[in-house]
Amino acid sequence: MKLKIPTAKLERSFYTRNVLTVAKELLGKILVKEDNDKKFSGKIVEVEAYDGSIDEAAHTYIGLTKRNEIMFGIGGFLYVYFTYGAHYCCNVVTGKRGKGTAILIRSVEPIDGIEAIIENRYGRELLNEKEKYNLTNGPGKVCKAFNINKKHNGFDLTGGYIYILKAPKIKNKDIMVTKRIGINKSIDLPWRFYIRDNLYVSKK
DNA sequence: TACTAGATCGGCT
DNA sequence: GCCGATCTAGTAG
Repeated sequence: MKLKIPTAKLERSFYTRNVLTVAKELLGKILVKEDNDKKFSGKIVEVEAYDGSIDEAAHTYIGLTKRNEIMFGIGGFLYVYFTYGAHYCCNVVTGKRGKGTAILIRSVEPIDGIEAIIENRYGRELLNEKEKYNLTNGPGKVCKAFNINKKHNGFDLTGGYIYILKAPKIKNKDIMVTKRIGINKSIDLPWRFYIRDNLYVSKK
């Protein structure tokens, strides 16, 4: 049986709202990237919010720099940064110009382009069932899987070949709220959100 | 299963 | 120079 997949892109007004509101509503939405001959898509199942006005862990906390200028722009753009000398991480900018808020996409559940995702991640066939759940359960893995890198920084999600599709809101009771992962500042902010019982989140 | 270290590079002090 | 919104392979238990 084929799942029915919605086709409308989220518009600017979705992204320009408060970062915590958008973070929760991004759960369940479909991230899509269309390459020349391939199409990648996946359901967003885990995110984290970052807000430079009060959050020391946010890249915008220090004020405007060359690296974070996209995150200081209007919502609906992609902020991609490189970290640990090895990995890219993919963020959705939110709010009005100058806010400095964004949402880190931590995990997705693959839908389209799974063969290419496997190739991007492992460069070989899957060895076991466990590897299937390991394809996109982490911010670095999502970027590797979808082949998202530096050149996608600043991309407009409302216009081009990377976009996010509308989908029904996840019910509040199915949204888990925890502290964020992998940071050393503002560690107590409960700004990580994920879909309850989903097998593709990075950590329960 | 749980912890540790190494990779590796760009941004910022 | 230092450190990071990470991942993987390795070792120990």
